[in-house]
Amino acid sequence: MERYAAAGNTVARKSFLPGDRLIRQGDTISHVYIIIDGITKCYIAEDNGKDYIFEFLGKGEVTGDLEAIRKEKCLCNIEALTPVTVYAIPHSLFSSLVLSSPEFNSLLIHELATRIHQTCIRASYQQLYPVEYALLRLLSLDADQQLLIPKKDMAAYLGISVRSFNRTLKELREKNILDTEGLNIDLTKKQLEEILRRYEE
Amino acid sequence: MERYAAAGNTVARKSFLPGDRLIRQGDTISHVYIIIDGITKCYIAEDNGKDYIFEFLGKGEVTGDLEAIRKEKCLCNIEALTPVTVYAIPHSLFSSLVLSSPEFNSLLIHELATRIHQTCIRASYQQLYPVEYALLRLLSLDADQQLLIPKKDMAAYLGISVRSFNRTLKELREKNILDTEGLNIDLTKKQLEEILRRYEE
DNA sequence: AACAAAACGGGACATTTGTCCCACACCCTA
DNA sequence: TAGGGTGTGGGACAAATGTCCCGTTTTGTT
Repeated sequence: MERYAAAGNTVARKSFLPGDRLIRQGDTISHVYIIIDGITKCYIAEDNGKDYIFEFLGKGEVTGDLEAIRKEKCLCNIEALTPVTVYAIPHSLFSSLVLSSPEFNSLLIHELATRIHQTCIRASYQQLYPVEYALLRLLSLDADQQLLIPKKDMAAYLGISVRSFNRTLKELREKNILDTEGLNIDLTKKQLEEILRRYEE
Repeated sequence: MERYAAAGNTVARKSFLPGDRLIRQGDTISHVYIIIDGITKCYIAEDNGKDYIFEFLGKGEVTGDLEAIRKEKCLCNIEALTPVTVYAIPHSLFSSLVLSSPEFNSLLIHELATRIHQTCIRASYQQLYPVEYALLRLLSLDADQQLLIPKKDMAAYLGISVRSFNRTLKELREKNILDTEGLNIDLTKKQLEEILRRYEE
């Protein structure tokens, strides 16, 4: 990517500490970010004081692209949960890549389509299945990251209160689905699939 | 668009009656649709028998594009609520337009970005505000279309049962926010905004 | 080590939402 | 005109979730 630097559009590397915000909801930004390392949470803060977390972004994932495309204020906050390093790509460079590079263009379109796909699937099952189901799906995603994500954030991801989150954990432990301590699923993959299937009545 | 027909990729016009499905979840399709007229509902049917409606698509809106991009099975069902006519664009034509026409390419990217934006905003407020709030936002969207959308579909859009939907309507009527008969909001725009603001405490 | 701040866990109660059920109105079609 | 299907409206109760609150544990800082 260095060759683009000659145009005056340099790709910078930036670092953030846990709690820092890469992007603030409502701000106008001038860069698209690609995460080199670390975990961030992407969330909307509603006026009633509650947060809704869309996704946890990690290595290789992109953010700020919607704003570059729509030239609007930031839709959501991006906050570092762990130390994070990113590439910061100026909008001007991003735009010229979209126009001049068919590969980049195609990558972008696929990335957007995939995000719609995933957002739709999640919105659907979070509305139509009990919390327990959504929680199990979250916990089965990535055991490593869970240690790094505070419970209040997991609850915000599920759209529920921390109290409900704890309550559900307790119930799952009583059913011997979860580890007594920690958040590990105490089942094989097949057993888990069987349990998830059961919610379909 | 006629000039593209010469390539053997013809844009056909199709019609559907209420209840017909333009697209079936899980099917493999070969066309992208643009709605010329009519109203459709776009929904996922979960294995537990419940439906989640993402959006009601009307005149000028596009569907089937995700599947054309991702080359996967259909994410959701598209069903006609009123008589519907569409243009059916073969995937081959769609792809070549994306590659060869910068205008078309840009339109597509913006359309995808806007859909993500809207999906995120809706998922957030549906999770974080009471049903009453989401219901008011739905009703304030388009008074004309509401007459054509059955209540079970409005409930599915809000992710709640018909019982809850009716209950909430009743409460809004008792608060003199809704029309005694029908689903009309009995307020000026400013009054409505004031009411919505109140949910922010 | 000492303290403050934040995260965690859960009891008690209120509120919201779903489920089950029945009744009525409307629209078809035989 | 009778009967079935579907949409509508709501009562009664059960289940899920939120709010408020308090005590404990962990973490980070001086």
